[in-house]
Amino acid sequence: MTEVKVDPRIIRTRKLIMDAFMQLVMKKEFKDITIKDITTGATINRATFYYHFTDKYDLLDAVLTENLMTNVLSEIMEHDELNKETLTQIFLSVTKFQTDLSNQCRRSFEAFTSTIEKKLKDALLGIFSNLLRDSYEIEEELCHISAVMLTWAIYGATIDWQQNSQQSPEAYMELALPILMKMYDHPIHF
Amino acid sequence: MTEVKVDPRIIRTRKLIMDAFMQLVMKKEFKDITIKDITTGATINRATFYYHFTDKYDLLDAVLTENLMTNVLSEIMEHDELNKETLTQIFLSVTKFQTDLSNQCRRSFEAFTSTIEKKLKDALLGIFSNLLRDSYEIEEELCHISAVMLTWAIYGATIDWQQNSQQSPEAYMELALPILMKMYDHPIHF
DNA sequence: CAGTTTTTGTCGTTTATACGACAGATAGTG
DNA sequence: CACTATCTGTCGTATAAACGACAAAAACTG
Repeated sequence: MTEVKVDPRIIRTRKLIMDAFMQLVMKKEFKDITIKDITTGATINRATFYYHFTDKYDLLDAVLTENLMTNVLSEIMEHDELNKETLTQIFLSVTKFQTDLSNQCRRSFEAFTSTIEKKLKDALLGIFSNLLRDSYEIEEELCHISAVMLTWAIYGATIDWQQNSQQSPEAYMELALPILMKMYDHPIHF
Repeated sequence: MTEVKVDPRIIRTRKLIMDAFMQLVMKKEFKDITIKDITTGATINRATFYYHFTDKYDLLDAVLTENLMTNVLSEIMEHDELNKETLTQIFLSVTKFQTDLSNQCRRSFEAFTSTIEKKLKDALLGIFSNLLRDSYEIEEELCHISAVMLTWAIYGATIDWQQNSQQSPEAYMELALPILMKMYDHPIHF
């Protein structure tokens, strides 16, 4: 597929930087992590950092897409029909990802949420759009609006569960599911 | 102490090469390991190998002194008196090192023995010379000869135990010890 | 608030590594 | 034995990484 030959030095150094960053993020607060901390942990020169990333936010973005979120993103994307099971599994994938990462990076997780939200919503919008377009006879515009609101609704549910709910994600989903399903079950136009 | 600043790239690349080599040596026979095998495992360019080592024998030498033999060599060196216990512990250190490494590198160990023998004898000669010179009133020449023969005798014993003995190293040593001790217990000259 | 220290980006120069190519040496094959 | 393929060691060139220095920004301190 996309087999561009990348200089092995770049692969190694990027990995050194990312690994060092992930180590730091598990103990320190994101805002207290300096570039020097990262490059020291990676045993590379500080100037080299800027050869790979513009700043630590850029690095965070790369670490999320290339490491921390790869599993949850591929789990979200692997469904091929929009139904009960798909919605439930997506909800479970996202909530599990969030609780796991927040446990792993107790001090830094808060700083990640905004970037994570953006990436997850992108993924959700993408999969919902595709599934609606493929499986239902809906005009493009309606399809888009449904996907947008499904995305925000299910993502909002994961946040609410995380912050306000005492019950299991499965139990929470039993309440949310009927509402979500009504959002895309449009009568077919003639 | 000897704190010369070494370019971190050199440290990292040397480690990559050595680690890859140690991985290979655990499964393959030394003579069947090519430079390409090593550099592929280390994810470095083949030409870079020659920047660090002249050939795979040079690499083997470095891996032995800097990794595989560091423990046994420091165990040998840490004694400060020539007596029963010292000789026994040295014998046990060496035999344990040999059996462990030979189990770890079943196919390659045979190719290592000559280099290992050289290094171990150097260490043994060094420690025996020092201990004899410090603790006994012996002329330098006698001291040297005693150290040489002690070295060969105890090293030969480890090889014999390894190849021909069914008993425990401790039991073997009970027989060898009295002979070894006679080798340096010279009457003091007046 | 002023004064100090730390951190951030950036730059120029030096060094290490990547890469492809090469001839000679070794090994494998019919 | 000849033939082919693989491996070795070396070279020149391009790129990445190291290093020290710098000014500006940010954070800290009294």
